[in-house]
Amino acid sequence: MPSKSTPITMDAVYTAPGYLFRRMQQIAVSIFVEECSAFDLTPVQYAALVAIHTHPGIDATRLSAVIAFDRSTLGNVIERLESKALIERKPSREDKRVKLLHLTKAGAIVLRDIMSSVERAQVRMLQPLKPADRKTLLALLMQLVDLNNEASRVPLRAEDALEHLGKSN
Amino acid sequence: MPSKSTPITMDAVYTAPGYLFRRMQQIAVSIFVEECSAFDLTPVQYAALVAIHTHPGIDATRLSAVIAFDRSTLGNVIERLESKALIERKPSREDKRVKLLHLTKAGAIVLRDIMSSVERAQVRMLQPLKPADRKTLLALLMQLVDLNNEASRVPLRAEDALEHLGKSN
DNA sequence: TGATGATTGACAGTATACTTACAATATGGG
DNA sequence: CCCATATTGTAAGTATACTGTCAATCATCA
Repeated sequence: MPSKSTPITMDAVYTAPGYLFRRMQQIAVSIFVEECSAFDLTPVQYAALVAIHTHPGIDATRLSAVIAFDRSTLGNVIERLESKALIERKPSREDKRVKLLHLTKAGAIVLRDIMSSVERAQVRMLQPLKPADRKTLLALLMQLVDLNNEASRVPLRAEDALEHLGKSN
Repeated sequence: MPSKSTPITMDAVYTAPGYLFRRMQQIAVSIFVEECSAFDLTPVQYAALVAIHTHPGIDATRLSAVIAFDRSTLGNVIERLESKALIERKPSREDKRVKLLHLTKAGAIVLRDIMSSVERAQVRMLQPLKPADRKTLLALLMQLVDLNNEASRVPLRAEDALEHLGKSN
């Protein structure tokens, strides 16, 4: 008769989805930083640049919803991007609390130039798998992230980005 | 004739594997912490406890290889586990540089009791997928993490854990 | 209008996750 | 045996990633 409780071994860790997601995140960041070393941008800083490019004049709170990134941490990210002169922060006339975010010329150039490196990094992450498996994994991941959106502390709110347009138009 | 470069949109972020791995890591940690809130343990602290349980008397450097965790960061993790009296750190007699790690009684009890909560968390992470898809995703993830092992800055070296046994035997 | 409650950015605190550097100690070759 | 080299734990520095809290400001409704 088998015992009721599983023995505690490293396999309990190695085969757990949580461990695998942590490992893949480590690996993904490592590959990204390596491929993009010439630009001195982290994955999050890159995502922020893309979002500000797509939604010029967005504020920090909405930006955090658009890239599913904590509002507090984002403050530091914005600071670093500003100190690198890739973005600008201007106070809003309509709402004295908010600071509007825009890419600088330098920011737009960096974003344009980094794209091919980012693409290379994304390809490398899945490279070891067979092409069909890459597609399967990506599809399942997109599905899972979407269905688990509310489970994270900072759910993605892509539509939030459009709100700042409605104000003045 | 279509333009050569892809336009920069948020979709370039949302469909990138790097972004999806980051999101899943956020979600996985969030679920883990929620399910295990009664134990006040983070995923990494849990993994460290399991490894020390499996390899009593392991040292910090080998532990970092076994859970694929940076040696420097691990110092802080060990400190926190020690201050919670879940592990002990004793100097080795054979090598004055090394500090050997052991679970305390309290650590062993916490580890035994947290297992069912951890299991529940792992199940919840994949819950939204159909059972067959869960299996597929897990299999592909294990494959990818294994094949990408060397791409991360701190590759997993599971076999390193056995070395400390060979010394005294 | 005027009080109430929500939003915004900022700050402090905790915990990963990495980098480089360093002193103490071990180890192996000449 | 001695010296170059490697290992170990630690520390400082940077960057996520979250938790709170707070003051300033805004928006709403009695």
